[in-house]
Amino acid sequence: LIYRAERIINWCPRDMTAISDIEVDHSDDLGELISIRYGDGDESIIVATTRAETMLGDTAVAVHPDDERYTHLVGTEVELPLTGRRIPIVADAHVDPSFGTGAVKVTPAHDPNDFEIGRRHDLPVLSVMDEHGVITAHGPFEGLDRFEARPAVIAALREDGRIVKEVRPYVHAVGHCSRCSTTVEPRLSLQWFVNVAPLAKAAGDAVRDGRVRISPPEMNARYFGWVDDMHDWCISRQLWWGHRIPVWYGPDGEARCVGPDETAPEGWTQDPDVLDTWFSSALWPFSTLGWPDDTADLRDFYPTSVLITAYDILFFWVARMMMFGLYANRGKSPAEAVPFKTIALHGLVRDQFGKKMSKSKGNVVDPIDWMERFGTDATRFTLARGATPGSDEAISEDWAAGSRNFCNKLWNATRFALMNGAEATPPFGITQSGTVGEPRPDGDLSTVDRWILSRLSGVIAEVDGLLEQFEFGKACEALYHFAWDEFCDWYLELAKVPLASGDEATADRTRKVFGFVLDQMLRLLHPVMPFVTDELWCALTGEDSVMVAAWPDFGFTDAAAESEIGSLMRLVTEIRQFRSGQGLRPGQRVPARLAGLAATPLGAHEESIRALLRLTAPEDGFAPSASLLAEGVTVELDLAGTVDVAAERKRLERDLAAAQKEAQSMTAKLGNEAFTAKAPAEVIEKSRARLAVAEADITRLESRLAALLSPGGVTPRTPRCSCWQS
RNA sequence: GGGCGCGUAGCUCAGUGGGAGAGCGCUCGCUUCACACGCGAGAGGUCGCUGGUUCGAGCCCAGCCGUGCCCACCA
Repeated sequence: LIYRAERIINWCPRDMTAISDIEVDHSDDLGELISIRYGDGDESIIVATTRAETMLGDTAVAVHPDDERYTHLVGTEVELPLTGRRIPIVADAHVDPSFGTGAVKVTPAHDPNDFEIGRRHDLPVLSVMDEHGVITAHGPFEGLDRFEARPAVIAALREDGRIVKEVRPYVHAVGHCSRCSTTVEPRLSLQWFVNVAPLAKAAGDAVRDGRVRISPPEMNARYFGWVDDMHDWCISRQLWWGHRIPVWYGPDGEARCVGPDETAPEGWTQDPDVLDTWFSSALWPFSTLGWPDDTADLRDFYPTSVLITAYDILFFWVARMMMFGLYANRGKSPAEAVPFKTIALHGLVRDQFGKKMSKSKGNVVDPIDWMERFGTDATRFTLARGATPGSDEAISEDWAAGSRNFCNKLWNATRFALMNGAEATPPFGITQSGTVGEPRPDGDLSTVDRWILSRLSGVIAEVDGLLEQFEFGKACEALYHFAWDEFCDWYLELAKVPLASGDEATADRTRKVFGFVLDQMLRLLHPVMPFVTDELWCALTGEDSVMVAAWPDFGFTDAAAESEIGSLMRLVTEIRQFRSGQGLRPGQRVPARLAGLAATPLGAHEESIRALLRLTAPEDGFAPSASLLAEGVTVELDLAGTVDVAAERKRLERDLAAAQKEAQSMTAKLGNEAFTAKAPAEVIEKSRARLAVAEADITRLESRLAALLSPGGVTPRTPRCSCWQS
């Protein structure tokens, strides 16, 4: 599998080392394309080059075999300027006859394609540059750096006015060392290679036959594109750090690979090169577990379950771990020889310009900086929240600030819980592990309790499913929404009523439900914000660490409770919209009568509704100046005889327009015979239901608008500020 | 040149055939007894363009434009 060969490799003259193809960064650089006449008169041929100095090492000129312009010259020789050497003109299919003059100079020692042409035509390989990029060809150029030699060669060629035909600016791809940006120099070299064909085949098959799953599956194509067309891998590196190549050379130059349990023969010397860093990295899945010894760790933990990494490293690292893992563990069963069972690929974090962040480019966000400014959990949560399988994420400080605010929100919600004596012991009917136990009498838990427990159960199932698919961003979003909008904005406010009720049994039950839901929620959030959840959970429960707490496994669905609280939310929102439109201060108490409430499912929630809306009981002299119908409840408000009619009209007209648009859309749809004939029954039914809701809204809103104008409806009030009128 | 994506609100992005969404930003009102790193109410989008399939398209198909990444080549 390992062999040593002469190859043209990418060489970095600054680092003095070979670099692999994938470590070369190509950029379009401005250079000069120089056309040079080789030979004289009818026998001459013009070639073009951007690297004039390499002509010192030319050993042929090549043309395409079918190129009739040059058929008569193939097999003849021309004189190479400056050197006086005579070089042959050969025919090779690699040459593109449409580029330039269709004739190309051949420098086998300094260009990979030319090296191949040289092999095919048995050309001499003439190296004219050393490992420092300094010209070694005898003559006036010897000792010049490659970049000094280029103009020097051109100047020398110009001394004979017939040789240089043209010099023009030319933008072309130039390889640079990915570490130091030095222009790469193709160089003839003797290096060690891995014959990857059998290894790559095995690595591809493991994914093809399903032993290893790649997530998301769209990345399969990327993986196969690599392993199915892999060229041999140059593993020699001329660096100080790294695993040394375990090859020793004898006095006659013979090479032997010496294993870990062997000793090199006396007098032999070890190859000074080290292995490519990815060779060493490819050993990671098993060398960390004690391989090649048959250790307990190796037996227990190989293969690992999931490898999580970014897709850009699929080739560098993942494919190589696959190749080496399968090879080193080839004695095991096929299913056990793979290094991991699932490869979960996430995207790259990008900078504000959409560019991939990298250490060498320096365009990175320093996580320490964010940790200091926004907090460690906020930094982690921001990254987790943006993680979509296989897709890149742009990060911004605004998101980090939002995550910090979320941490703070959790902190304050827990503070409220502790202030109110929330207990993390599960409420009646729920076992310690968090699973619902025996069915319990409805009377034990209020609708609000059952609603938040049902929602908790729902979010647990949702998060479980999303984590299973490595949808970290969506899992974070679900938790964020549950924690902030449902738990803090609605449940916490609703819990204030029973907590302050003075009824110890009611308050106690609420403390338990509150504590239980918060406990479970903190466990769910722990993977994505570990520190703050641990702090809060320990304060809440008195336990040592949430890290060893069981992952929530709580199943409880109560559709009736969810529907009932949904109705409550709509009612409260409707009245809030009215209050806001009327310019009432949030804290301002308004006497109100909730007519017909008792007849609706919301009858039990009067105290909560009044608390959420700052509505006081009607007293003597109660004179409603506005009445609103929502969720079957007529809310009559005493605004001291004043109502901002214009504001209310605007609000009602806005809602009416929306309802009319909805009704119109549904009517048109249901009137379309093609729709009713072909659409599924449930879609048609849904449209009918939407139409009914819209029509009811229209009736309600129209009567409200009419009432605005009638004497018995509302009384216009004087604008609070009349300056603008004058 | 080959391959894979992406184009949805001011910004960053969810949304794989049937009611256009989130966070931030913006507007208005509020220090309401967990939290102003907050609360409540709002404004804002012919879903890149053009065709096609379908009763119905942000979503499926074709072409085009823009944009990003990977691979190869650039004498």
